[in-house]
Amino acid sequence: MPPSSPKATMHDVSRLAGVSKMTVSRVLADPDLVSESTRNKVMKAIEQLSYVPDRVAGSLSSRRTNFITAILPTLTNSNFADTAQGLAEAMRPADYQLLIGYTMYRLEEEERIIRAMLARRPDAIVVAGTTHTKAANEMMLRAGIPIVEIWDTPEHPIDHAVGFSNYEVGRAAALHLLGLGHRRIGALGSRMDSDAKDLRGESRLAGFTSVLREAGLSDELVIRAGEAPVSYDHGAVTLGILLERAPDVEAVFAVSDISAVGALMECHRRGIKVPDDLSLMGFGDFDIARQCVPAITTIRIDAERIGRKTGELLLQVLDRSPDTEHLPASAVNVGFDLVIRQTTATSKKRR
Amino acid sequence: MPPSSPKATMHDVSRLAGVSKMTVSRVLADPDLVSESTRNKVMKAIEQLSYVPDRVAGSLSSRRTNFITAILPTLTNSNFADTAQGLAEAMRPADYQLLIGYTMYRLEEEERIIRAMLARRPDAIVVAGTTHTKAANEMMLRAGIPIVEIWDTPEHPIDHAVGFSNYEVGRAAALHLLGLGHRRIGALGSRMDSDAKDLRGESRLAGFTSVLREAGLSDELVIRAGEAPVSYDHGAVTLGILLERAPDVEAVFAVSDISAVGALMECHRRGIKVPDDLSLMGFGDFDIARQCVPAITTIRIDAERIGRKTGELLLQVLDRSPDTEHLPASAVNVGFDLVIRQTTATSKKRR
DNA sequence: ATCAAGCATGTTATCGGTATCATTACAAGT
DNA sequence: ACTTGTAATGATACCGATAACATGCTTGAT
Repeated sequence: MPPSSPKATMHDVSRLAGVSKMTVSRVLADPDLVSESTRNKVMKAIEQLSYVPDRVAGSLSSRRTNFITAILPTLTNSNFADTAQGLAEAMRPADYQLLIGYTMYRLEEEERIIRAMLARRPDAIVVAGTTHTKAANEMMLRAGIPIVEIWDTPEHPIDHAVGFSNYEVGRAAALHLLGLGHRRIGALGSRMDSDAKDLRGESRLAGFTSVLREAGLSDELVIRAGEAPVSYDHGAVTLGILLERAPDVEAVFAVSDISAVGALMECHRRGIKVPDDLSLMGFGDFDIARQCVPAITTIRIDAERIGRKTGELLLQVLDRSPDTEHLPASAVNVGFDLVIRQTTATSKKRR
Repeated sequence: MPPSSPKATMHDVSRLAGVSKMTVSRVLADPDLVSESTRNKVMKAIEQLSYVPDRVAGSLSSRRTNFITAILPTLTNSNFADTAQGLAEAMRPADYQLLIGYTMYRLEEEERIIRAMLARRPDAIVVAGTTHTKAANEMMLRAGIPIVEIWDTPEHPIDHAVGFSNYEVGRAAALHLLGLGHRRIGALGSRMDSDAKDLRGESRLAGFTSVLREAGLSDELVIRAGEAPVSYDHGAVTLGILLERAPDVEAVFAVSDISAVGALMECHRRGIKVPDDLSLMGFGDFDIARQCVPAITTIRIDAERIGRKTGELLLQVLDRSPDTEHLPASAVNVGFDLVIRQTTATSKKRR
């Protein structure tokens, strides 16, 4: 560890510059309030002492930390990483710093993180998902700061929301496969009885199932196995389960492109031709879905945009001076797109 | 925004429990110091008031924030995300919170981030890379906190280091391709004359080139084009440039699997057979490299382990009581592995 | 009975800033 | 000349915790 010289404080700067602490503070916070000559003196003193302001003290005094807490399922999912980067990008001009936490798809972990984060007194909380533990909900409500739930459209939003309907995504997927003439249709998701569950993935499955039912089809081929987060392996394994249950399955929707890719590889291994023998689609529009051979049909959501929109929303909400009215809770739906590529095709039976 | 009830302070808790602030503080920080009966009283008061301690105030008072700054090129690279997650995982038991910043491969941005982060008074800094601006170097030196440079092996470490030699990675790649009998050997990297440059990628190219030279080969097929971070497109485009320059190229090393995948797809499109017509290898062992058809030969580094090792190192360094000697600066080399898959094969000319 | 040691708790003094109000000086309006 | 306004700066009082030291009370060894 390098040697530590005692750090200069604002007081040191003010003495060297021959002004009061308050003037130094003004030079840093709002230079226009200070005359040019004083400002120059202060700047020189700051330079000389290599003064770095202490935002910890500043935050305590001003009751604003400029921290934004972002709670995501995991960082190692490019979609969530995109959202985080989009959010950080949008907030940076206003000098906000992200406090990122990840839950590993566990609600208890989310609660733990929220509790820990609140002690840091963030100016706002962004949280992926709309389902939280009771305690988590209460803590966020009580925090008295803007809350933004992202990556889904909550029925009962805590405050603001930016996302899309996972349920509708599932419906769109099912409608696409039905529209191709398939009747034996399955889906691949993760288990819901474990600690780590993908609630948004489950919403997609629910929407998917609803369409199947409406079409008079059964939902027995909707497979739920393995823990979130899903993996290539998950796709391969669950496809195996599905094929055992229904060797004649014609079309499959995986709750994530990652699973879809794994399923596709499993098809390669088993000599199942995609899309001739089996239509396959995923969700997320991950890079790999586009690069696969054949390229995978998927549903695209603009993850980075969710982050950016959230950031823009927060800037509006946070910029308000304390006396103006609170901005009403808002819900932004960023939508999604069905991207038809090469892994889904018209049912042979129909041709 | 939900209504804000004025938050309870430690003082409120102490009054309700009929003890002093200090006792409340002790219950939270070191419960064993307090008798069971008092502890219970305090806990009940905390519960009743939904008290959430203010770590901003605590940090100011104790001069410890329990923040660790982590500076990475980007979050949207699964390798760096893995490192961040490994680091966070290792530090969590000790209740450290990561402050993540990303530089987009720009040194000036790194400097800006370091300056901003130091104002948050982190207890340590973790930074990817060993090359920094002069000002950044000085700031880190002066900060008086542990610094860990990761993802490379610095010649002149600021303090600690955890990584591997990118130069040696490049050499290993070149030796592998040479060992297969190839003589017309190229490489794909990014430009070094732009703001955003991948210095570690450049080290790999340098190591790669050094082997070519030693073998009496020229380095004219080492292509540098496009800005960091590289993309699938980058691989496709730079391979095009390379093929134009040398249609007879036999083997290619891409500084990233991402580029390698892009190059592989370009080969598909051009009808170039891999590895029969061209041997191709990448770096990073990204999931996609394994899942590709054919699976890509690559060099694996355990990114998550770099994060974990860094975390463990920091825990050691930070746990020392102030009076013990500083732990000497250390350098951990986590090494790398050559993973031979299906995109590299013996030169036909040699067969 | 005496006293040192130790446990449980309290008191006081910061930590390094910012909010708020006060003050000074000077220019402009009447 | 007298108020009034405004620009520039200063003085004071916190913000909500913890460090460090002080105190009172047991307890057990001698």
